[in-house]
Amino acid sequence: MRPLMSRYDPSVIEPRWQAAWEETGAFTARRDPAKPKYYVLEMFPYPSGRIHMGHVRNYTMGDVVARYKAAQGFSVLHPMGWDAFGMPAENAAMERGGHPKDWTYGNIADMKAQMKPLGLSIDWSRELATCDPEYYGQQQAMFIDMMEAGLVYRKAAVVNWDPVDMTVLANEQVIDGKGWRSGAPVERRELTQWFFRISDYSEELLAALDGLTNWPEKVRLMQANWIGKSRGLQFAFETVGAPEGFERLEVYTTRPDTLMGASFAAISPDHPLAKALEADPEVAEFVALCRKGGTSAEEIETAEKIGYDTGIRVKHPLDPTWELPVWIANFILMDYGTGAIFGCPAHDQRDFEFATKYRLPIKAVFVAEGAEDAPLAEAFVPMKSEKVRYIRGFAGAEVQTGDEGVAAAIAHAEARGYGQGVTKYRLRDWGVSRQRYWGCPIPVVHCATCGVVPEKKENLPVELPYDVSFDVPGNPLDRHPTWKHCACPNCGAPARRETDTMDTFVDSSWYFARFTAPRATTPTVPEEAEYWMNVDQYIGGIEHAILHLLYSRFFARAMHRTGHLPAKAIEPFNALFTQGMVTHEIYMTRDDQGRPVYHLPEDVTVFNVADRRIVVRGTEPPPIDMIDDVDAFIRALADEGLLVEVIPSAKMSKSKKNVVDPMNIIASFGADTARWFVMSDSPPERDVEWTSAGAEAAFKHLGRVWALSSRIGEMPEDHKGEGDADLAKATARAIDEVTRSIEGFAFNKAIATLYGFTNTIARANASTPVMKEAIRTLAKLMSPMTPHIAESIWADQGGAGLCAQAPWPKADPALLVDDTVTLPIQINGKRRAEISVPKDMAIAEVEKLALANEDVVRFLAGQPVKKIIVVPGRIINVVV
RNA sequence: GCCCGCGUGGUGGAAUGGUAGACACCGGGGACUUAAAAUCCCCUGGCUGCAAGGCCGUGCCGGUUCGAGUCCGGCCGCGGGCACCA
Repeated sequence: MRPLMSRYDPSVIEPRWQAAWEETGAFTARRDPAKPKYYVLEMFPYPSGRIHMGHVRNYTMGDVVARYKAAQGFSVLHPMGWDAFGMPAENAAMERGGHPKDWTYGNIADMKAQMKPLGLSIDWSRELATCDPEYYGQQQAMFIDMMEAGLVYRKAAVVNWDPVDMTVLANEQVIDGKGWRSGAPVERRELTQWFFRISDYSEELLAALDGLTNWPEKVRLMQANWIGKSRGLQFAFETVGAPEGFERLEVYTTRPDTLMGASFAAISPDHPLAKALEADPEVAEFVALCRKGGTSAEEIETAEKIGYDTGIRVKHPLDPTWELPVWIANFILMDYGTGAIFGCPAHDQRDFEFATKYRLPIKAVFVAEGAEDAPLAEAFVPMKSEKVRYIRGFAGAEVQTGDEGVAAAIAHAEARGYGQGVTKYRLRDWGVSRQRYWGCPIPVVHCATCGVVPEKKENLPVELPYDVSFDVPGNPLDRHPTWKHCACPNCGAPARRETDTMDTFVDSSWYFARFTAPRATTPTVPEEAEYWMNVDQYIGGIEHAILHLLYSRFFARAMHRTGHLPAKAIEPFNALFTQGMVTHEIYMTRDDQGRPVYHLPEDVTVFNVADRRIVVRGTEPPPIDMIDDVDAFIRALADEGLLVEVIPSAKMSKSKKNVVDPMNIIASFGADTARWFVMSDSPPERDVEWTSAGAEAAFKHLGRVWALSSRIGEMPEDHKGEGDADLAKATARAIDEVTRSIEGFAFNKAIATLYGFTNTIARANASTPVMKEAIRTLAKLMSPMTPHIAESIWADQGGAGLCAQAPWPKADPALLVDDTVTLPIQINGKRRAEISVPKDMAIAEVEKLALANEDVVRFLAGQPVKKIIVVPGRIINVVV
């Protein structure tokens, strides 16, 4: 018996099909030697407790790929886990009490419960959380292996120090140079910290970017710039009047060709020479001033440029009688180059501003070709590939490019022996120490006799103690009464455990490898890693373009070196896709002190009056009849404090309250609607703006598909129509276009095609079997995006087995070719007419037809044709 | 400040250097209905014209090209990252 026509009710069908998939174990990943494997991974979430639309979009994209690849016959691995260590858990403990562990595992349970109804094809048996001792114990084992491989060391590095709370702050916790809780001005302070030697791999990480052809070009560019390879000159100034031991001052410059424009030398406030001079209270005061504020590059580089003339002078290497003053300047970074520079104000904007402020000379070294030496209003910084005329050059031709000038200057320095060409990288070693509780403990022990000793592997994991408190600032591990006291793994004497934990980027730098053997008692298992690695498709936010991805690339190399990954996995992500964000406009009012107050979308009402879009607080619009003066009406709303300011769309964030809860959408419309909407409209790499109208439209469309399927289900078996050939052709074309769109990550185009195909079926007059074939094909093509409704239609229309396990349809190539094409005819580049011609008509024939076209004749009005361009199958352009 | 993107109708967007605006949302008109909702059909970049049509139009200015949303240079605006947010 045929099912009666029923309403589309996702709340009935979605749980039913989810249960069916679970019963058959449809998504459990299995090593199957008979099939090619495909590993698709979305960046795992931080367990905040609530999923948001960005998650829905991210996981739906991965799910579309996973379901599509499974249908193409691949053995698919599609796992999910939790990036579960990090500050928010400690912040929650401080603000609301409770324990980070309980908070985190509670959030994981909540979030998993919210993800399940999305119907994702995830192998949940491989679930892991980075805060599981099972996970971080293996991370500690690798840390020890990396220590033994010489990839780990300790050195002093600066941190944000809150002098009131006596604690280290994250950059995020420094607001306008002040601690977020204490409000005290933050200082930069040095601390001994643990580092990974990522800079040993600078050249390799840079060179290997070329091989990542399935990564977005912009990500590779950002990483290349981050690694920052530069060729320059390193040389030493001879100093005059410097303290003992500072007879020479090493500087590094990428523009040695501008040496004759030098007007000062400058050193970082953290330079050893600056430290040596700190005995002078004036210098100490200046350096202390420089250390105010946080450690972030943004803060340092946007700070006002200040300098202090030390009175020390250096001799110019090309003219020993020429002396330059040595300044301490806050914009010189100790981490880059030698922490000392020479300033050439004419050709560097920062130096220019500095020289202007402190009245230092500004002398041009080169001018634009054809220009004369003249006072500068700003630094002249042409591209190095551009030719310029050197007026104070000392090496190479008078007219040459900047690149040539630099090379000539290096050659000059090397020939005369005053300096040498060196290659430097901007990439710094990776500081992994965090003075916090909720992270992976660094598995080392400090012993009075043996020094710093790794913990024995059989003592791993070094587990976090549960009995900690967050009522005072600082590291709870450090003030725990017993935890840090232990025996030295080497000599057995009483010793002290390291209380620093690891940066959470370490956790996320190898989880993709752990998914291949998530329960193993070693970090990885060779056969599993060999079969499943690499990740074939990695999907995540562009915000991770640099750090997470670069650290993961380094870690994969380190894991290979320590025997935890095969050589083929040193670039762990074969293809990367960076999805855009889900955005929403922001609704804001201000409190009596003028501070912004944000409102959730569900707490405001949007309406239109006389083409003006107005947003007010509350769930009801105010009475709007009889409004003569819209401006007066808006003023009145503002006076009552009802008017809400609309700030343009931005990434959904809790602090701005511009968030839409996916659970509300699923409750109202079902998961398929949410999935369909986030995949439609916007290209996946771009931001998508969430609108309630868009979600309703998606729901309506699924309802139409449902109704269409019901109608076809009721057609008599022997119904004959005239449109069989047309519908078969449309079906083939839909298969072809959807397949190519999914392969190219153009999900929005796949969906546009499916809209069109649905309309075509609805209007078709074809025989019953052809209609059924079309609607079954529609279901299968929709199934990666909307798997539940697809299963229902598949079952109703006689599809075999589960739609989720059915093979992807193939288009009959014969049905994809058209015999005739329509060619637009342009005259001087403007479209004026069109003709329809057989597909393979000879160009000469096409030209003849085009020139004979009556519209063309009319437009030409007898003018002679200079040229005619025929792009076969594309366009005709007549030039007069 | 530095690095990287993006900018197309009222809105989201489509367009291997080759017919700008596919597909959708909103809006308008109509059908059905006692009525409304739902559903279905049609129209919908701007200006102009009775119409056929014409002119303009992809943030702004300039360039390359038979032809530019697309390539190049300069600007403006918005967003991401900047090493302890994840």
